[in-house]
Amino acid sequence: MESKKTETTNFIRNIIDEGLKTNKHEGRVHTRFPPEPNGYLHIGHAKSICLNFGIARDYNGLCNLRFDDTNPIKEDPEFVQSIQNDIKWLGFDWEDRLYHASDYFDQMYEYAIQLVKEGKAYVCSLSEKEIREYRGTVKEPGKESLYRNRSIEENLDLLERMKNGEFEDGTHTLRAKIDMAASNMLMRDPLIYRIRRKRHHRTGGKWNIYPMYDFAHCLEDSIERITHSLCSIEFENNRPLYDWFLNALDVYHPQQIEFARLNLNYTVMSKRKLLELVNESFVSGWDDPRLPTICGLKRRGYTPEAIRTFSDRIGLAKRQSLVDMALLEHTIREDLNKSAPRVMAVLRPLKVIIDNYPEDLVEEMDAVNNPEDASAGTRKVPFSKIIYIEKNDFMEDAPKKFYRLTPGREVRLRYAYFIKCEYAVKDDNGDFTELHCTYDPETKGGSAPDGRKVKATLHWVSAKHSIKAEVRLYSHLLSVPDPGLENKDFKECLNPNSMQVLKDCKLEPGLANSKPGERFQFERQGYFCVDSKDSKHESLVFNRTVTLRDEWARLQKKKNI
RNA sequence: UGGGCCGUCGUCAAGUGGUAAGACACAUGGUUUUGGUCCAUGUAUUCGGGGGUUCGAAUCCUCCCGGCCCAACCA
Repeated sequence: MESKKTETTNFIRNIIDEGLKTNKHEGRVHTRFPPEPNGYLHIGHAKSICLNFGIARDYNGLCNLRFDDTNPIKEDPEFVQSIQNDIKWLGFDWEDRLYHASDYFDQMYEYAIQLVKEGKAYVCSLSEKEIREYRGTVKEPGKESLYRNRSIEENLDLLERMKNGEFEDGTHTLRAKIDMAASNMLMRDPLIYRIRRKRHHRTGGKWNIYPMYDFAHCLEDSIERITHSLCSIEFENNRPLYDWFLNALDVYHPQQIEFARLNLNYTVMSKRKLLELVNESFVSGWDDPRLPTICGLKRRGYTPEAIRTFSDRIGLAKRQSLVDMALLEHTIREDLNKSAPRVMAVLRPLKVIIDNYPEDLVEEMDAVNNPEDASAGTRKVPFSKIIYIEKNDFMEDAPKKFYRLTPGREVRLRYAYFIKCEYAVKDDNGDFTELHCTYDPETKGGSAPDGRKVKATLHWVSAKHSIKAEVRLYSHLLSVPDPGLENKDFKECLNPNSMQVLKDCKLEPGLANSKPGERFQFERQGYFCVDSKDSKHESLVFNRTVTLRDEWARLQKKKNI
C-alpha cells in the first residue's frame, strides 16, 4: 500500500533533481535569500523565502540570509532589523550564515582590478546623461565611449583615485568592456562601480565607490558558493551579464534561475506603492493590517504556518499570474479552524429581555472551547435575564430562507436555552431597541427533551457580565481585483470601506484577560486577534483576520445581484 | 524581422510523444447546538489559434495571435 503524498514539484526542483543526478554541484544544494534593506518584506518576499529556505530544507542543503547592501543612499539599518524579525517569525533560520554584500567589498574591488588588468573594464568619464545617450535605444545600437580605450595604467590610477574619494559623485564610473551594439541593453558596457561619497551603515566612510547590482550579486553568490541563485523573472535579461562576469573572472559559477513573482488580487505588492500608502497616510504604517506586508499580516492575525502553506499551494512557474486572495484566506481559515478557541462576541448588540427568566438568576453554562480539538476543554459562560444578540440575527419581516429570530419564532441560544421572540420594541426612527422573548426552562444546554428542533443557533452575551471592546473589521485594500486593468491610479481604486471600526462590541467575560496577538474564533463571525499595538487591558481592541465562510451572506448577495 | 521570456479550467498549477493531476473558487446533496467544520458528487472531449510530422501531440516542426521584461550611476 503506497501512500501517495502530493509532493511539491516545480520546474526549479526538477532542475535541481537533474543537477543532482549529474553531480553538478558536488551534490550540494545551497540557496540564499538576498533582500536589499530598503523596505519591509511583503507576502511576495515570503514566497521567495519559503522557496529558498524550503528547498534547502528538503534537499538537506543550506540557505543563507544575505543583505544586498550596495546602495547606501537607499538603505537603512531599520530595515535590516525588520527583515530579520520577519524571516524568523515566518519560521526560518539562517543559523550562523548572515552575510552582507558589504562583507565582500574588498574582494569585489580586487576582482574589479583584475578585470581592468585584463582589459575587460575601463574607467569612463562620460556624464550620466551622456552614458544614457551613448547607450542607444532598444531598437538602435549604442556607440562606444570616448574613454573606452584608456590604457590599463590610466584605468588603474583613476579607479584607485575614485576609491580614495578624489572625485565628485557622477564624474567617473567603472564599466565592463562588452559590446555597445548588443541587442541586450544590459550588455552595452554596464556599470561596475559608481562614485557615491556617502557613509555606509556597515562600512562607514571606508568606501567612496559602491558596486552595481550586476557585478556585485553574482560575486556574492560565487563567494558564498551558492549552487542555485533563484531570483524573479525580471532578472532574466541580467543572466547573460551574471554569467559574463563570472566567466571573465574565472570563478565559481552558481546557476541563476528565474521564477515569476507573486501578484495577489485586491491588493498592491510593489515597494513603491506600499511606500506611497504609508508615506501619504492612507494606512497607519507598514504594519497596517490591511497591507500585504509580513508585519501587516502578522498584526492582522495571520499565522506563519498559514503563510507557508499558502506559499506551497500557489506553486511556482515562470508565467506572470494573479493569485486569488481567496486562497490566502482559505489557508488562514484552515489553520485557525484547528487551533483557535471559540468564543462568543456580539459585534452589533441588540438587547434581549427574557421576560420569564428570574430577575437575579445567573447560570454558568458549559461551552466547548474548540469542537475541532477535544483537548481544548470547556469553559463556563454566565447567562442571565438580559442578554445581547447580533442585530442582524433578528428580522421583523423575514424572508423564507432567513431562519434566525423573528416574532413568534423559536431559536436556540448556543449552550443556553431555546427562546421565542414575543415582540420587538422600536424607537422613533423605527430602529429596534430591544426584543422581548420567553425561554423554555426544559431546554437548558440547548436541546429539547421533547425532541423539537430549531433552525438556528445564535451566539449571545449576558449584558451585565459582558465586557466592552473595539473591533476593527477589515476587507480588501482595493475595490477592484486588478488595478492594472483599470485606467487610473491605483489609489483611486482603494476600497473606502477597507476598515470599519465598531466601538461598542460586547464580549463574553473570559476575554478580559486576553493578550496581544492572541487569536480567537468569534463564533459564527470569523477569526479575530487582539491588536498588538492599540489594545490595552482596560480597552481591548480586536482585529478581524478573516470572516467565516457565510452561506447566508452568499444567498443575500446572490439575491441583490 | 531589436533582444529575452511566457500562453493548460473562473484563479493558481502538474504534465517533457501514449490519450488532461491537485488546490482555491463555484454548484448540488448529506452530517451538524457555529448558515462554521467535515463528507460526497459535479464541473477543460481539451491545452492561445491555424497548418504539419506521427499509429498516436498539451508535449515535436511551422506560421500567426496575445501578454510580460529590457534604454536607473536601482535592485
